[in-house]
Amino acid sequence: MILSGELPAGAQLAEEALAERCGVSRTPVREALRRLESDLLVTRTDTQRSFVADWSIDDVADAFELRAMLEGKAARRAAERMSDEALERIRAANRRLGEAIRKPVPDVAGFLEGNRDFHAAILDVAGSRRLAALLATLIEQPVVWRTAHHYGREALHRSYGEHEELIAAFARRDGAWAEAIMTGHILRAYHAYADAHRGLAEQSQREAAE
Amino acid sequence: MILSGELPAGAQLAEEALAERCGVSRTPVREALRRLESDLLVTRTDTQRSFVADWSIDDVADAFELRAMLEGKAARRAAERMSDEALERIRAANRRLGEAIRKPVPDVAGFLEGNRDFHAAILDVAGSRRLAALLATLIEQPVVWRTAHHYGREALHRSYGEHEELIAAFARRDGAWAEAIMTGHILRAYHAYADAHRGLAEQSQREAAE
DNA sequence: GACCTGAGATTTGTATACAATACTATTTGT
DNA sequence: ACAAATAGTATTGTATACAAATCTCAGGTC
Repeated sequence: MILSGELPAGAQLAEEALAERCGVSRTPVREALRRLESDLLVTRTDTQRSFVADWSIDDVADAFELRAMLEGKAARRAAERMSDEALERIRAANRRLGEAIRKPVPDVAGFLEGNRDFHAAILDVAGSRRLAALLATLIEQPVVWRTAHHYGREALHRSYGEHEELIAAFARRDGAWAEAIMTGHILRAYHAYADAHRGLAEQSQREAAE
Repeated sequence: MILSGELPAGAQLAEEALAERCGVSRTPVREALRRLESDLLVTRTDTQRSFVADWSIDDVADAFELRAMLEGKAARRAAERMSDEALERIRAANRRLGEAIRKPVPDVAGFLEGNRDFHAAILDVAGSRRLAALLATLIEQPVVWRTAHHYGREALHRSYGEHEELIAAFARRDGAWAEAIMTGHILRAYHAYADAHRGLAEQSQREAAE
């Protein structure tokens, strides 16, 4: 509900109300809230009231910056540990991604799926449960999720191309190269988001002026 | 209980049993287990059974490596954002730490407290809730916690000295320097642990041979 | 008019009961 | 002797009740 925008930033999340809305009791709702809180999608006051977290543009920059560092690290480790089988899995994920964006109407859902598989496979090869756990809290974010839908065709193809370059780094087992590409890949995604966000903000400002 | 070793690695954590042991009902125990799981102190099987996580030396290395990266990043950000007041707070924390270790019998608890305040103050200045959240899952670990008790006097003084060097980097607002010192500081702590661990392992091996 | 106070409403914390699922060990069939 | 089936036990998932805390807002005080 938060990801889809159904629950706006700042909305209070009372356990009873959510329970009724979801048709379950408070117990599972409580557990879900705790998990969302650890993902920073939900914040709690000092008196334990829950609210949908308000993500300022600075928070988003913060998240992307950390994600760039951690995914870069994962790419380096993955390159150093890469097996031929794993490399083939990663290639396959990017092939699927490539097919999705070459359709007459780009298949954004297919792109997102291939993208997720691609990054998950790398994280898998990196072989650090802890790194995976840290990244898990950074990837399922409203912002990341909604960004791809604003991507134009050339942005999708640029992502695909960066993935291909990553694969080249993996094929050569070059950790430093892989880290550099991955860091740039994530930071480019951030700026794509920031630009789109600025554009949307200006647009809504113009609408308000009319 | 896990930190003190009262619950050994691999022990099953049944909610009912823990509840009785702690004199509460299953509900708060469940929440605690979920949190410990997200900190990787507890693992769950695919069928939701909880066990005390087994930390291999590789897992420990993994945790320290990530911690070194994240604390290094925090130090860099802190140096770039340092105010005079915050710098004084950090200096004060290290003064307390220094007093604790200069006593006739080093006050390890005092050292740990000063150390925690020192790192917390830096994280505070770094000003990234997200970075703080990620690091929180890495610092409260059985391993980190038990290591300081094996420190000799010179190891404690080396920590103090590295903190002083960090303060010098902060005073000059030199992010790159602060990051380098901090990364080294954490990695040195890791090797202190690894050496002690190796020593303990050999010792218990000798004892078994007798 | 600003600020405290307290009763009622709201919300969260905990205990407990029962249902659903997973595990263990014995039995049964081959 | 070994594997599959099964009954009984153990464990977790969910619902619900009540206690504790927090919040809201009307009414009073300075």
